[in-house]
Amino acid sequence: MAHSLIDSLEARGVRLTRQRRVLADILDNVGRHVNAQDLLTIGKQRDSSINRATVYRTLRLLKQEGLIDELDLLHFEGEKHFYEPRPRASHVHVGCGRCGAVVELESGVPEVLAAEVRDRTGFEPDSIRIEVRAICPTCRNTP
Amino acid sequence: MAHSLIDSLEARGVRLTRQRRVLADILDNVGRHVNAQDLLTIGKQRDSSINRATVYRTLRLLKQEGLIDELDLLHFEGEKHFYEPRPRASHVHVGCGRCGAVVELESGVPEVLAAEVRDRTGFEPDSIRIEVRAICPTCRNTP
DNA sequence: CTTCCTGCAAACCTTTTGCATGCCT
DNA sequence: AGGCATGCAAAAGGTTTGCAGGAAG
Repeated sequence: MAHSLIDSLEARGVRLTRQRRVLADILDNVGRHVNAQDLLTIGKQRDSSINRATVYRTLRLLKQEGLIDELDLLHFEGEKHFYEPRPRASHVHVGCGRCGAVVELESGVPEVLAAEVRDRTGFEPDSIRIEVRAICPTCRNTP
Repeated sequence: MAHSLIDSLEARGVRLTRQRRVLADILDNVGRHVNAQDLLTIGKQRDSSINRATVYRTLRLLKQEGLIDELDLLHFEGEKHFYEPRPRASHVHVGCGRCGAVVELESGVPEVLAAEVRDRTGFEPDSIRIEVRAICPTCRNTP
């Protein structure tokens, strides 16, 4: 698969161990935001020797390489962090403050903002995180 | 002072104790993002009996009332959370990934985004947090 | 042989909670 | 008296680290 985390790691000359492959593959394919515990649980199903410390160390590596983004989803679920491969298209996380449902919205807003930051602060944007707390339609209609 | 946290608490009928006044006042006037430890340290200078638990309980109260926003500033400083009175004008936090400098940028982008979220997801936005990781001009010019 | 990855367990750090005390109404 | 607010200490919960063993180059 092109642009996969594994490919990106390879391109950077990072040593690809079996466990790193498993964890990167999960992040690429799970299709939702996972936290460290999720990653450990799913990973263990494929390689039961995977350890918590390795999960965190791999996440740190991927973060340092700029290949994944770390989110806290507005603390809807406490202090856990959630991870996703750094998206090609900018998007926005919208979470319901009542029921915790999280949806993603693709939007041109992040690009607009990046330009604005560049022009008005002189800072060169590297990654943009946008999180919206909201009330979903279902919760709004059920008091 | 109009629109102060203390006024807002009063308007909501929340019991205003001495310690809550001190903490709210600090949040209103410190002019930067403070974390719980900062708040405790500064608060103790004015009322040495203030305890960590009270700081957290007061922060929780203010959060629940929607009077302050909780930020993590992209984990530049670990797991600490930072707080600021909920701003009248929407703004964006821009942090330098190299030196950690954080600047705020007032922008119309949050309002635009709120409208987009409403229109395209049906979720009703309540608060929007935008954090940008960037490289500041100084760091860009000093390799 | 050297370097880096891993498991294990302990340590860390921030935040939360249970309980007894005390203040305010 | 009743209802919160508070101090204290312990717990909780997620994340990080020191160290020894092992795999890879």
